[in-house]
Amino acid sequence: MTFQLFDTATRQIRELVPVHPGHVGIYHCGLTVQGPPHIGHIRKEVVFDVLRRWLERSGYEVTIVANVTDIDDKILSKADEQSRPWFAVAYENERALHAAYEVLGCIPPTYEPRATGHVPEMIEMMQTLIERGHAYVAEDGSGDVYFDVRSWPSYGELSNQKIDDMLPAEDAPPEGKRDARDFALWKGHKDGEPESASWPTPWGRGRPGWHLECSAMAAKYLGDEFDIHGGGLDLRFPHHENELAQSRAAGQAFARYWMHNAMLNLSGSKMSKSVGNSLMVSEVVKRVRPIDLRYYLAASHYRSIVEFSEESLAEAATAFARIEGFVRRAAELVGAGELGEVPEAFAAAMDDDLSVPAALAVLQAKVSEGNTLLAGGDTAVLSATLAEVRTMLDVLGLDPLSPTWDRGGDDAAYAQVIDSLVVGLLEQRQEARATKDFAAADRVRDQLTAAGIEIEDTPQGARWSVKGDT
RNA sequence: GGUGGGUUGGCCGAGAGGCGAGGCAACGGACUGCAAAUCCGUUUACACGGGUUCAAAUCCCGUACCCACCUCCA
Repeated sequence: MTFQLFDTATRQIRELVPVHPGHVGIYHCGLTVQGPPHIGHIRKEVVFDVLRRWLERSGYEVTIVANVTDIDDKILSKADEQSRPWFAVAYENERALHAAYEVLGCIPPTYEPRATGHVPEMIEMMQTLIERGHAYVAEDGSGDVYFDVRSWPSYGELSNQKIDDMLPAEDAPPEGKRDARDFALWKGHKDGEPESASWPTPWGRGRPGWHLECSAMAAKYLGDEFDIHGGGLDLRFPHHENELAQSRAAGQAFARYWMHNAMLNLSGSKMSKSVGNSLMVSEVVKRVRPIDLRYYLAASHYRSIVEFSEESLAEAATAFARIEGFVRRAAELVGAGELGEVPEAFAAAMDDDLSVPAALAVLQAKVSEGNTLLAGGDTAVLSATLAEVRTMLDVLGLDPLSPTWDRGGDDAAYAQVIDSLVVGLLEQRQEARATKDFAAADRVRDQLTAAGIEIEDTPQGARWSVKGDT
């Protein structure tokens, strides 16, 4: 079984043939840390986290690089508004990003390089591009360095566009550009910008352009040729097109496959800070369990637009509750056990361009089987079923028994206290039921229900859980 | 103007020429003291108009609407 993925560059499903057998190198564009991450940003993290987990389970060693763009126009203007250093804004939001990874159970990237830490690599790359005649220093004395798109015949190959069909950028005056579509590799220092936001180059002080940093860092950590370059679909053009042009023009083979996740929409348009329809991860996890949010984000195919709604999020939580309910009940009965193998149909679905919806159908069917076994089947078979279900969930980063989801601290302590109280009440209820005093039994149940506790009668006796928390 | 993608049952969401994906909700049944949970069953959908084919949700042509990108964006 080999992994197939949809390659945006060729617009077809292709078998993954890594540069180095047994190893997969992935670069995906992280965040420009001008604000905390919203759930659209984290959708991308979940998508690549699932990719990573699946490739690792398939036996590959995976190196993941996700950059942090810690300098750009918006970071500078936000810092200016708040009268803080630009790096204070950048670090604060980088920490918010890490908190979001953690709360949603995303394994951190192998390397997470910051743009400002790779200026020498960028200068070297610009020198190469200038020598080869693909880049030039602006003639207006601004200190900008531009890529010459007319010098690179295949420019537009990734987004399937012809240079002459593109609308030239309207926002900025042509300044020192030879062609309006030329893009900045490096931005010369401007009056009014803090001195700390500029670095010396042979062409004067300035700061990194967005596109160049990714090319430089991908090559540094993954080599001149690597396997998968990913990111949100909105980055295909211009960002990824430009990266591709630069790196190839500098003589590198660059990425073999391009993988783009679709956007998460809210009220019909892409969730983004500029539209003002962002739901921050930190806010959403206050009212939704993180594992439910992850299920919601992971359950759709990564190339499908997700139209966010509270209703579908709630529905996802209900669907996941059935899965989680099985795992917990089974684990109470036969023990958590070890992870094992994944059913073949599940593997086939995942190998088919990460078809999570089809994989989930396999998982749901296993849960049904498991629930039937729970009602009085062979415990050895039940253990095996539980192992399969948990292994599938682990691939999706959704194993409820994983320590990832332990909230620890006070919660754990309170849980013990509550457990002893509830168990005491359940014993009273059981005594009442034994003497057929159902009115008394129901009073206990109503009391617990009113307190937000759900009771489930199983062949092994009553078990309880906090409502909405399984 | 250019480049991609989409429109599937009450809802969410897969599929990409012939077998009713799956989930949620609803209803019926089993189980239960009654419930809940669970299991079983029921509900035949593919924007519209043409065409190709023995056979179309799936391929082709046209129409409408939606999204993304061409400007900072995951």
